[in-house]
Amino acid sequence: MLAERFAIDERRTIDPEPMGACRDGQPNLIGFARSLSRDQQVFTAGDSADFRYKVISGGVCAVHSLADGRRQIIEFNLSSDVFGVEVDAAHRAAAEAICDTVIISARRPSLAEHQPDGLLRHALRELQRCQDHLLTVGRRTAIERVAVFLIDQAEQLGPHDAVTLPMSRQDIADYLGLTIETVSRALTQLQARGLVRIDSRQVRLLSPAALTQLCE
Amino acid sequence: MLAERFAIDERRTIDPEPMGACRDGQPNLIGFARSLSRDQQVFTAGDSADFRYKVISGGVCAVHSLADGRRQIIEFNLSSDVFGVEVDAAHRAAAEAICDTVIISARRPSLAEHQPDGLLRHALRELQRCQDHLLTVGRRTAIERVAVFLIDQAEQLGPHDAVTLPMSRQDIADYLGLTIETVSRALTQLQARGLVRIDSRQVRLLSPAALTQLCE
DNA sequence: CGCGACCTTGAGATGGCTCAATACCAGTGG
DNA sequence: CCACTGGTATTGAGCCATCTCAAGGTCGCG
Repeated sequence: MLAERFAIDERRTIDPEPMGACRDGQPNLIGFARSLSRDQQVFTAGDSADFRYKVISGGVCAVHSLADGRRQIIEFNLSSDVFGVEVDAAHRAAAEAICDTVIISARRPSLAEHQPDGLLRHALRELQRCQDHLLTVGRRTAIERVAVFLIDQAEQLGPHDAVTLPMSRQDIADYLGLTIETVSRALTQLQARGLVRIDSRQVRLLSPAALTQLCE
Repeated sequence: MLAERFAIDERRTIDPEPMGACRDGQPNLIGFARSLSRDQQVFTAGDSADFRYKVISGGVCAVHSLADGRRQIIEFNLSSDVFGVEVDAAHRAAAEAICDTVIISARRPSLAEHQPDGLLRHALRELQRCQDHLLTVGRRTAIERVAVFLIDQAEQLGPHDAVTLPMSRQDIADYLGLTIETVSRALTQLQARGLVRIDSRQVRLLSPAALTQLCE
């Protein structure tokens, strides 16, 4: 609670070092860099959506939560991902760093109004991911959820058969709609079956085919 | 299986009666009308996304499914909703009628390329709904899921305290990530608590406030 | 060395699932 | 008018995957 408040206030003190745009798939952004430590918030639900952001290093997650503290992580945004795009004037989810992270922020209209198609693609792709994730959370077992998660991460982050996960077990649990204990057990079980090798946050996929098959 | 094949072939025999566009919030569409009976498919995952659709009456749902038949309904599209918009060339979900339904279909480029902003808004709004739904499926209990569902439906369909649900219990279950039995039990329990009155598909919200509070 | 953050493991509790029976209702045919 | 049928919904009883609670392990850091 206190930590959150602090983070919100902190948001106003933006590191004034200007930074150029990057040249990768995602929309370009020119703005100010800001570094965050683990769990620090970029914004909360309800904050006005004047800015859009891009991850430079580390990662950020979008979180929806219920009054009693149950959390659902909607998506992870890793290096070069753009986040914080909204239809309305306010953010609907909180965004917080999953590890030490650097982002750049830009005032709303400076991004991609000159390439509206890019924004549309961005939104539709995010929609795709959300829909796929809905199937996972709604209909897959714990083991299956963890398996798809590992495959996704490996695809996105690594040389396809090895990843270093940037997020904690708790974050994985909140993303997959499970508890931290169930995630842990699923990981050990996947390892016991010889499908992966886990060393804390280092994951090696020993049998990507079998892993994929697990997810149908 | 056979029914599905039939539905797919059927798709080519489009009722040739031309139909004008509608004048409501959603993007306009001019195309051919087609009527569907319950469970009939408009398209399957993998079909080429040459057309976009709009619901005239009845309703349609988007379905993702696993190889073993587990189904997750991603969204319901009711009167005047547009569906079938894709980034890529192919549909990623199946679309099927939840009851007797009439839709109109239009070739891809004829919709809203002249109002790209409309399409973006449409996508972002769908994304919002999907994200909210993810929280529901990932973190709420069965009763809570059914409660939010009823509230949503009432908001969308009725004079806010009474609805006639257009979809079956099975569809509700597949939407909420539950079984049909659990949905049924949750409904009876909500009724036992005096929050709603259920008469098959007719639902009256007796205490919308308490119902809302249940969802935090 | 000791502390705190994070993760794993175990044992028991439980919400939701499975399987099975019954109820309900519309349509159909005798 | 009733019996039969098929689709849909409700209810019950037992089971199991996941959660909860609790203990212990690991690792980095002061």
